[in-house]
Amino acid sequence: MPKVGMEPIRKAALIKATIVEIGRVGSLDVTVSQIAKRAGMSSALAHHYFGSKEDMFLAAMRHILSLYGAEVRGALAMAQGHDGRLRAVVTANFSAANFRREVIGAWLNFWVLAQTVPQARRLLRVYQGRLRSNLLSSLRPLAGSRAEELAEGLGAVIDGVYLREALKSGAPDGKAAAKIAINYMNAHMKGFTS
Amino acid sequence: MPKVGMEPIRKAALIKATIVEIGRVGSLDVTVSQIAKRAGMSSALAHHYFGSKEDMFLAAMRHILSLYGAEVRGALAMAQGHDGRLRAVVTANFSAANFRREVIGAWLNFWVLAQTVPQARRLLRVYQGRLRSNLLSSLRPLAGSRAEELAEGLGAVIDGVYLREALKSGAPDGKAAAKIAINYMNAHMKGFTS
DNA sequence: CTTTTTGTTGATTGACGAGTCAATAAACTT
DNA sequence: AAGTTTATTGACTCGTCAATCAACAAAAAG
Repeated sequence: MPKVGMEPIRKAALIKATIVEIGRVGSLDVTVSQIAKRAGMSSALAHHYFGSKEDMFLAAMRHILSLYGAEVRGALAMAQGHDGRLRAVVTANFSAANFRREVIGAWLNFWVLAQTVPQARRLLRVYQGRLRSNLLSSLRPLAGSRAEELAEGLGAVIDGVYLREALKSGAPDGKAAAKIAINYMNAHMKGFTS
Repeated sequence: MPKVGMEPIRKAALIKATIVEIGRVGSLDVTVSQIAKRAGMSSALAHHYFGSKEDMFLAAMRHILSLYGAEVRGALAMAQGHDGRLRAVVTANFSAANFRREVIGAWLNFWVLAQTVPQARRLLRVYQGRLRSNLLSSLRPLAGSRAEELAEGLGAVIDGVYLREALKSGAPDGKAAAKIAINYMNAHMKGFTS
């Protein structure tokens, strides 16, 4: 009993299911059938809406990236001063929406996907670029010429904390994770104020 | 023309080939045939020496881990003072032997493997434990009660730098990579001396 | 010199999974 | 009402690949 206008609903369900399945299985070795089943449809329909499994993966990546972007923009909107903005960017990375088991698992696998699929690599570079420029715009007024290297270091800490969380079990603790990054920041910020 | 005593030679060739292939392809989706071919033998022989593909992966991980361990021990052996030992551990992580394209690619994929294969997870935990205790033994005399969080942060930077290198192209620059981690260290060490 | 052990591979099996297709049906269009 | 578009799936094709096996050869053991 086909209802018209299903496309966006189905696509959204598939994207969500893709992320959940990748997170659950812990690798990109998920079958289209698994994803489709979790999204409540046949694998044929999944292929109908997305041409290929790779397209599903890329759509899932874009979705996570856009969630991430929204979160950061939101945090930035209500932050005060360079120092506050910097802190906002860092904590947004570990907000409850982003720092979840499934999402962390998906991120890890997107890094692997980026090794093979050029489009995935580009998306990951977009993420890195955004993070970098967000950090830099607060760091430059705070640390001047050292801003570049600090942004690089802070970025590495953030990615590293994500990576390491993938090896842990149980519910991720965003607070604790953010603290590690904030710690890094503070150590470099001694003597500066906004 | 079977020569006796091939087992260790064949195994070593397979382990090396496994790492190279994982690095080259950029994922764990390498076939046993690919690996065997690169190691100069039939896939049947690969299965003969290692029971399964998973066993090959685990052997490759152990190999990388033991290279890594040797490198760190070597650097530690000729380091002076807590400060020097700390620096030695960090730079050993980015030594030419460890910080190579293939090895970096393999590492990334081992993180993924650890999501699925308990034994791989254990091995990665061994690595984390070693790194942690190496860092702590130098940090405790230098930073006292803050040692734990510093070790956590430094570990995250190191892993993060590896992860990020996987997205770059061209020959990895160990010097530049180490600098990021050393930078982190220095910022936290102000006011301390060995 | 025969038996066992070790090395080696081509061929095969068996499973699994991405992507296609034909068919069915409801909902819109004209 | 006839035709078109959208939704949906079961069945099927086709390829790939891990793992096994039978068979052969050389060395070592007895």
